[in-house]
Amino acid sequence: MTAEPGSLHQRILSDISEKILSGVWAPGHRIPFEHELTAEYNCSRMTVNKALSQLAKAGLIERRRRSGSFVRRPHSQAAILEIHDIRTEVEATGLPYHFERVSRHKRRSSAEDRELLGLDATGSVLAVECRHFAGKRPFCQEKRLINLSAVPEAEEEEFLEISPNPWLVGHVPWNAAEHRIRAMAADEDVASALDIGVGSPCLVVERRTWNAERPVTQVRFVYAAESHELVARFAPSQG
Amino acid sequence: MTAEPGSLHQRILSDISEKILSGVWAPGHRIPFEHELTAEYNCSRMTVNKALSQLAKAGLIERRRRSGSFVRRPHSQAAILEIHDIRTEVEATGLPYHFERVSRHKRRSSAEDRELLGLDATGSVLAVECRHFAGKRPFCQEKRLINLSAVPEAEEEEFLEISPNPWLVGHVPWNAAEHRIRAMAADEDVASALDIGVGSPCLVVERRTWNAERPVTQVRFVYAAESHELVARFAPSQG
DNA sequence: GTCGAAATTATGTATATACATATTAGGGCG
DNA sequence: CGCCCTAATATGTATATACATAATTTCGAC
Repeated sequence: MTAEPGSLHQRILSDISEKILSGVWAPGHRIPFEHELTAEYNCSRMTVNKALSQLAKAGLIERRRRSGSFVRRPHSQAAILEIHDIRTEVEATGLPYHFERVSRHKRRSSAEDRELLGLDATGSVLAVECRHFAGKRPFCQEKRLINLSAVPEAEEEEFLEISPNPWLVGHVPWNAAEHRIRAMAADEDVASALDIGVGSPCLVVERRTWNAERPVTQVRFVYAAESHELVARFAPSQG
Repeated sequence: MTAEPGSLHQRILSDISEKILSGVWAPGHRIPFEHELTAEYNCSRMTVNKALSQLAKAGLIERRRRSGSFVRRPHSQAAILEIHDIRTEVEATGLPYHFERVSRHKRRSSAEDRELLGLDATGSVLAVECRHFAGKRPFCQEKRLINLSAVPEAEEEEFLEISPNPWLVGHVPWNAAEHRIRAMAADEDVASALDIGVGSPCLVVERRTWNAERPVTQVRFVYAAESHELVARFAPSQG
């Protein structure tokens, strides 16, 4: 990581991100010149430059020589790399990441659980719900089922210190996954989790993961429409 | 962007990325120390540091004080997204497919056109709008820009009998594409095209296509939320 | 007035330097 | 042998500085 937790450059970065994401500085707005920020934060131009360059790379601002730096329209560009690690995605914007484990229940699988996981026999599942934050703002709601017959160690994990995804990546190999991506209107549950209005458009990413034909986990991530965009690059496979 | 095209720091960055992504440096491998790279590239430590910090932020390497920088093992998944031809998608549902060409204009590229296409010089573009139907219901709105300096033949095509996508596939080779997927609320234009309410959630797929570094076409497909879902299989890879 | 050259300005990249901090290695001592 | 202190080392952050580059603006020649 380029910056340690309390570094000045990190502070500049998250201050500005915050202003942009909260709408204080709208798209098209010219943010202060480097030399003004240099004065405001009482630091060298290099430090300001590093922070602004990073914001430009993250797609939040656009820099024009001789003219200054401007807030970009939200959808015009975002992360270049396809990264499904939420922490990394959040930190790319310069805002601090944290998550909250909302709930965790062990239960015998219901019919709905089995359908979601793709299980055919009954068994124990662990249902975990989390919220992921970018700064103080909710970034993503996560609702997950873990198949305890495939991952019995999960029963010992509270998911308070580490969120389910990194824990699973470290504990269970997997060899296949399927994603379903769609848009939906926020229902009350999602709206309150993400702090948006009921009916607001959301991007939903559902993932099912298998290890040697055995379902491991099923998870649904819901993002507010403005906050997220998926990017995929590829070359033609045939042709 | 922190780096201009041919900058040294950019070169270091891509050299190292290349070695990691190609597997020359496997996960766990210690990459040369900053002072070694300083010697190799004949530059200052700051320049090397900037490149390595960026790689760390992108998740390709992990840096440990006193020990050095190490290639990380894959921790995220890159998409292998298969986005099919719309006709095929519609016909898979059993409904008859047809499309309607709504408009077609040739014009000199505006600043917005150039941004969408990723063009840096002015030139002529063709803007085409279509609607695709599943049975009698609108399935998808398509708004497309074609770079006429890359595909001059498109000027002769009206796109009344054949829709732009299959025409382009048959006329222009392409070697790279980028997709952006997000959710949005229907504005008036989309709402009337898809026959849904303003504010309804929609799934947006934007695609840009290149042929030998030259932008060929940019297209935005908008689907009503209920009508469409993307399915992707993901294989583990270096993120 | 219009065109084009020159000055101005903000960003882009790179250098040398300094000190801070985390982690490991090694040495002295009980 | 284990423990603590110290030294060594690689990275982390910040500064001042320099020159390059792109985009405007200014201004003089015509």
